Amino acid sequence: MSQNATHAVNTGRRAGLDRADMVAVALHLVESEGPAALTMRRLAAELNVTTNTVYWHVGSRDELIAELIRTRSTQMAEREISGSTARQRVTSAAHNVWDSAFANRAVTSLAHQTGTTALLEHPLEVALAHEIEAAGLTGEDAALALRSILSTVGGFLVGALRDESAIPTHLRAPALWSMTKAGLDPATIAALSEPTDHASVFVTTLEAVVAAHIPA
Amino acid sequence: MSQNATHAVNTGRRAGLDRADMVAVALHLVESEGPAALTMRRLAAELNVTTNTVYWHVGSRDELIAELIRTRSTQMAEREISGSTARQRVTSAAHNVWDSAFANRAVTSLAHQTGTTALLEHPLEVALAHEIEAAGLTGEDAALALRSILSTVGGFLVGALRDESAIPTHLRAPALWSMTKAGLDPATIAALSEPTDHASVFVTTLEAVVAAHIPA
DNA sequence: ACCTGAACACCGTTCAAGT
DNA sequence: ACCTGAACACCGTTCAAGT
Repeated sequence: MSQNATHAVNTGRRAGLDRADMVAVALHLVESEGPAALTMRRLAAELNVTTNTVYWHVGSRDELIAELIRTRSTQMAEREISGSTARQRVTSAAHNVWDSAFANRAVTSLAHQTGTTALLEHPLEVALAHEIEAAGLTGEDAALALRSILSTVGGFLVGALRDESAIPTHLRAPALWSMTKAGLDPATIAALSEPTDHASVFVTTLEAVVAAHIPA
Repeated sequence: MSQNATHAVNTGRRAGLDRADMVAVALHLVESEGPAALTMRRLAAELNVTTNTVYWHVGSRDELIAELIRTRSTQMAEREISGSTARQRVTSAAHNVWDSAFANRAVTSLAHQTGTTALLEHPLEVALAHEIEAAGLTGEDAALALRSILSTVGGFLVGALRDESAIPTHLRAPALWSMTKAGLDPATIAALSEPTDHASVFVTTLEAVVAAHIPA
């Protein structure tokens, strides 16, 4: 956006933009207008260049997204882990994955869509792996615990980050349950007809999964 | 596909197709060539009609997909639940969700992409809810148990159904871990550098989650 | 009621050409 | 080395028109 003195001023046809500028603007686009706003044409327009200029610098849409995810990944890396017991610290590290996904909703959704979730969360997964080892697990045991916890986090993130407003009311879970006449207790139907508080169900579930893997 | 005697033969411009025919061909398209193959133009070509004919019958792509998911949903409904204890039967019902998702990979992926997962799995979720009630839970407790278990299943499905072949090798989890130099035990790195056996991690995790909710 | 032809407003990507 | 103009092969969707 800012065209300062350190940049070569627009001489002739040179735009004075590099790969990093494109990634930065792409990131801004995703965060301000959602993953769907990131098209090559839209990005080019935002940069005041032709689509092909974007291609020349970043190669393809997939490469652009990978670079964008890598950038955000390193920015997300630093989070503190609290707690004194092993279980508390593992739980805290797992919560960091959850929290940073929420703090970066749009980018996380983009990563889910493009299969780059592992890339985005890797630094936080490494931190979680460290706590799992500190709890006394290594090798296959540590891998099992890590994968079990990460899939649990991922499952709740899918539900919690989904844009429900994009789905017609009658196709959402509460509507489906309120129409269900299958001999279930009315109190159960009533509870399931309310929107889910993903965060609180997550906390309960994470506790059970951590306890199953990390010795007390 | 088969144009039999019960159908009105192609008189003039009438194609003799109805909404159900379109959904059936769309389903076949998704299962044989994947969710991405389901475009309105491709479907029209498959039916030997114009795109607009498809629109006239189904309304829009979203409506077509909702109808397709509903169709498969009722077909997926019938699965047996085994086990004698409450925990075994709840686990069995949860496994049915997992198994039928695998038996319908392409449709399940399409549902994930379009936010219609709840619609697709609803009959199997009802069956799971029944087992949870049979275990003695109702109301909020039953809802919590159901959501906790379903999110767990969902988390593993996202990982297990993802088409890894569409992701460059160097962006997949094993490659990321094999490049990680972060003071972790070499045995842990080695274990994480291998592809995940989602099914076995799932079984372990499900056991922990079920045990946390369903009394023994 | 059911279907077509033509168009609108988009996509990602590539090619030949300019400076 | 860096950038443009034009094009290819797609999308979902809509409109006016035909029978």
